[in-house]
Amino acid sequence: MVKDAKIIDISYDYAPIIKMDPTLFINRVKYQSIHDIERYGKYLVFILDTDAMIMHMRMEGKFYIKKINDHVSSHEHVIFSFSDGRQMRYHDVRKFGTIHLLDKNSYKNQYPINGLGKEPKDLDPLDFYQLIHHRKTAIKNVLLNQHIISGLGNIYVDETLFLSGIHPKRLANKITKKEASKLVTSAREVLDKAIALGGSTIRSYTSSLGVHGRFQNELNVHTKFGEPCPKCQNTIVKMKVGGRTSYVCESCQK
DNA sequence: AGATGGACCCGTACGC
DNA sequence: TGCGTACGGGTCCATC
Repeated sequence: MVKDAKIIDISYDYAPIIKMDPTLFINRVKYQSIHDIERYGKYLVFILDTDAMIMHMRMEGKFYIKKINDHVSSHEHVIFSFSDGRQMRYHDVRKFGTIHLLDKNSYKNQYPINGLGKEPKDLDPLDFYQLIHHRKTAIKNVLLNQHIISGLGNIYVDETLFLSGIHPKRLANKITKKEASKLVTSAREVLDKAIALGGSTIRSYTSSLGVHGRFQNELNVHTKFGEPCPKCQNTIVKMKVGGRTSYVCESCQK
């Protein structure tokens, strides 16, 4: 529980994660308290006294709460020390995560939060159709575009497309209203189930508590190259779509 | 407007 | 055993 924790110091060993001058960042965050934590798509937002600290943890970033004397892992890149002796440590093997600091009164209107699309659970299926029906790119690119619909990554897009019976290379402007609706409801289903099972541990992802997810056991197509489709037994194929590895049952997905 | 490819990073899984 | 290399994840950016 970090709510109401007061940050009295910050250290880092890898500056590029902090998307501003690190000294400025430290001076601004120091002595502010964490009042709330919000989430927008894949971004986590710590609401402080006057600022909003906006985190993106990419694929495997996570926060650990430890004691000040606990061993510091070489993958812990930003350490927030609290007044109560605990530390909140940002752990990121790939160093891909980002931290932005913005005024808490206006961060929603600024990059990186301002351009985000709605999440599947908040997106009206007909609105989704309106957003995509003029787009000439592959439907998979649309589903991965956080400015159109937020919250889906590569794994969950593959699963959403499978449940919808739609091929990742289908052009967005060829998607019918009925199919657009199916995509939104499938995306909700995929995310709800993945969240309930603690996410997908495919490479090295674990939760902040080091717990492995279990959704990888429920995957229908993603990573299933060469295996039979759970619906029709056709062999699942692997291909690139928009530069991203994609797994498809070409018998079920048209 | 859209597609493409590179950049960022490094543990893992390979091939030799 | 040890080395080299490809890969992938999310996002931005330059270029076509």
